[in-house]
Amino acid sequence: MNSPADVEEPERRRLTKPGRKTRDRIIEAAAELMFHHGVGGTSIPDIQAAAGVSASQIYHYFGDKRGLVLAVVNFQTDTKLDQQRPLLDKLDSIDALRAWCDTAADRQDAMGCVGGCEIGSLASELAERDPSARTDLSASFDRWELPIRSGLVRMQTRGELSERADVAALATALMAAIQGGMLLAQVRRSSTPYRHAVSAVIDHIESYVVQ
Amino acid sequence: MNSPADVEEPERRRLTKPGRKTRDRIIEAAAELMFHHGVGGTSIPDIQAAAGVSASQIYHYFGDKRGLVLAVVNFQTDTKLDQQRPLLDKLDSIDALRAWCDTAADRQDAMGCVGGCEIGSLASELAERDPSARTDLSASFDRWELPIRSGLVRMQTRGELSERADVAALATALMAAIQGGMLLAQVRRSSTPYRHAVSAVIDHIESYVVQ
DNA sequence: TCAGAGTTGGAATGGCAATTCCAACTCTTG
DNA sequence: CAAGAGTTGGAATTGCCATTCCAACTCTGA
Repeated sequence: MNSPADVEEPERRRLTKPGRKTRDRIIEAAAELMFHHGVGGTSIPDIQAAAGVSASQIYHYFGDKRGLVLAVVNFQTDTKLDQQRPLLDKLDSIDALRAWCDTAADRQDAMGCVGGCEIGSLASELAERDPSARTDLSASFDRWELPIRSGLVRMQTRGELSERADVAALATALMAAIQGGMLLAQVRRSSTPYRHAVSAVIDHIESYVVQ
Repeated sequence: MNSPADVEEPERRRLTKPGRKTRDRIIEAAAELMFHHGVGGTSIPDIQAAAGVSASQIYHYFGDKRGLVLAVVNFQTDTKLDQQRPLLDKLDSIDALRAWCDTAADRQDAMGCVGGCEIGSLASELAERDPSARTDLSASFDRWELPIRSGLVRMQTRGELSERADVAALATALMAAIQGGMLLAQVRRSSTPYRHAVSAVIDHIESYVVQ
């Protein structure tokens, strides 16, 4: 329903083993370069060099740069959700929320707060440039926000969170705090803004906890 | 101390009246285009056409595209602070904070949630592309965040806010909520995420209000 | 008023990016 | 073990972009 990747499934049957490998290598190299230099700052020749492929291979697998960018958007979303997966499915306590956000903060510190959020950076750059990218990124944020909301719903169902809490709104607020916090952290080269931002929202969520 | 514009002051003496007018026209046209299409999506020829100037004029006044981008960053910061000025200097009550954030939300709705935040978009696109732009944008966020913090400080000084409140952290959290909320609003083409985000943080600030 | 600084037009340059093309090659499948 | 589909290399094409150049023009201050 909200997984455009499924639409491409049929086509994937037409890829041979080495073809699939090449395709993946291109996406990974493009994602890495675009994360560090932005979509506009990453040229096809750059990607060719990084992935060790020829131009024809990129155009063979993705049609044009736009197609590649779309693939990168979905790759980054899948990657981010996968790497957060163990924690992401258990966000049904205040401690779990704090631990999850702390992990991201520590990762930021580890890389000197360079680059910001993979999804957020793509969103900001592509939102007004490519309508289909915007749509995909909207779906990406939905996929990312869903586990947060689900965790809060579970807390509420168990009676740990007040009935008065609008859990959907709170999940969105936390996602916004994460995005805004990461942007400020990137610009200021310090994870402190991110920590303050998520901390404020989680504290607020905690205020709905039923003793 | 934190106003790099002052460094250029001496040079401005060398501008004649029509020169200053041309320079301003270029910055305004560039700011408008870069807001809608991003820095990378705005070419010098685009700016020439929009401002009605020749290439030599742009290079005469800004040296190169990087210089123009820097000027746009500072122009957008000044513009945003100016247009929020009446409210910005009176953010010393919960109601004032809510009213201020609501104004921004209404403005977003008015333009269909297109474009996001002028400063935030530039920050995301330039943070890893141009070190001096990153520095300037960091200063921009500082300038923007300061009135928020000052308002909270005044509330705390008056005894309206608990001594336990870390007002600097709260001001940063609100700025992050604004940025993240605007990004989500831009991607989702709805001001709801922004409203939820700022509402959560202001509610949290309100929890420090002394009865 | 007039000299010199400041301003402007617009063509020219050089480079690089996106994309195309096609021949040669390799894998899968019957 | 052949087709035939899928894959690859790399040169060629096209177009746009950032930037330069310089001659002509206009403003300002003495």
